Amino acid sequence: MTDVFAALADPSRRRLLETLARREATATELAADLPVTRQAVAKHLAALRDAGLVDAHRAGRETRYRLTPGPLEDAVAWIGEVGDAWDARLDALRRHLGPARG
Amino acid sequence: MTDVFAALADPSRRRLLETLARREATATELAADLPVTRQAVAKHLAALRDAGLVDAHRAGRETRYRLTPGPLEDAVAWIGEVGDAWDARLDALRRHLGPARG
DNA sequence: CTAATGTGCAACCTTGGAGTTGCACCTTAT
DNA sequence: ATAAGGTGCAACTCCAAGGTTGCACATTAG
Repeated sequence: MTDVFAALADPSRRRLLETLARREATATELAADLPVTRQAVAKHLAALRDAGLVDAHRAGRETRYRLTPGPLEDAVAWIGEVGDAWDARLDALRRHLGPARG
Repeated sequence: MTDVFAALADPSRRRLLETLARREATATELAADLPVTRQAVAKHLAALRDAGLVDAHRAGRETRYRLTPGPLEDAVAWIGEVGDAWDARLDALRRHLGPARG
């Protein structure tokens, strides 16, 4: 959970995810679209991999990265729980004020 | 967007949000539930405030913090876009394989 | 074999995050 | 007026994140 949100907290990593959602790519290809070196992209991909958001498989001399969006559902679920608790509290406040005003 | 995900990336801050979703509280009250000092909590609350996730209003000698979950919707929306792009790619792959196998 | 392309790993630098302590200020109770 | 509770601000430490360069290893093209 922490790893997932931490992964999403970086603009470069979000761009990588946006790209990988549309097509597989290698670290070198991805670096061409970003103002950083290929090694920096490799580090980002490692972070995404640790968060379970990306999967790497080697094909010949290149390593292709693919999105694995499963953990994103967990993130949305956590946010949803906070939102539900908030909504429940609002409902309780409305009930406390009385049904006539709710 | 970066600020929102960065705010969610810290376990202490997620706990603060979970608590604030259920009830308003002061920095001192919130610090009682966490293994850190009141000043550390104040810093976290400042981060949450910068991300637009929390609102502070002073009442007498204490400052009460309240959840403002608006930015959470933006976060969910971003995740949703990535998920949609991913789903679209999967659909395109299925179509490419042919309707008979899809 | 040799050159070129794609990777991976390690060292290094710099900056910011998370936490602490210390202190000064404001507000309320006695 | 004075003490106590609640804040806010600043300085300091520690460590990890993001980025870089340099180099060694694997794989394909000539």
